[in-house]
Amino acid sequence: MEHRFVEKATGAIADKYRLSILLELSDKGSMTCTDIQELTGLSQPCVSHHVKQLTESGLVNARKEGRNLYLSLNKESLQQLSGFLEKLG
Amino acid sequence: MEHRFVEKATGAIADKYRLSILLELSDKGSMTCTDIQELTGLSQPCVSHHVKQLTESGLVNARKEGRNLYLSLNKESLQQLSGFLEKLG
DNA sequence: CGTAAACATCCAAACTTTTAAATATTTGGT
DNA sequence: ACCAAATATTTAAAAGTTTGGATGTTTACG
Repeated sequence: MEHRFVEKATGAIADKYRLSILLELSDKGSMTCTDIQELTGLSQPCVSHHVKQLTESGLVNARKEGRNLYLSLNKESLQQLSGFLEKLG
Repeated sequence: MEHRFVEKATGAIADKYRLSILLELSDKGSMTCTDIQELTGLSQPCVSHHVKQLTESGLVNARKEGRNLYLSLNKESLQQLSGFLEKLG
């Protein structure tokens, strides 16, 4: 297990807005940046920034379709992180 | 599950020094702040600060014995966090 | 082509975290 | 009582994060 991945992924989760995005993605399956803007009430550039952190962490997948960016959970990496923590404790 | 706990706990893990402390605790079972100073090469106040974050996150238990502070993993909270992530993905 | 919608990038302000020097506290040994 | 060891606290600097305004890019639609 890459410790850098653990560091990045936990860092990506450790924010109330990003956590709420992850929860919503878990619930809904997929969302666009505009959906996230509505969900969080944050400005568009700020949403863009959080989305970047989430995708760069590897926890979230992004698929561009026309003008929209569809986000979804990367379930494998979430399972990887979960497994790491389970073994840790 | 408390989202504040998830936020705090992931934030506590998201640092290379704190992650290495957690790994070492997982391996060795228990350590003092002096051990951590040797492990990380950080200054004593800095270690004290990181230890505080880890204990306040709930991921690490601290037991004072004489002049020493013995740290150990809080396995239950690690399992809780792991379970949260597993359900998320 | 012109316009608007969706997202990205750049920038700077506000805020938070990380770090260590100095100092304080608590405890154990002599 | 004295001294040293282990940790905590205070303080301040450096570095990093978060935020939104302004602006840029890409794509859809009439």
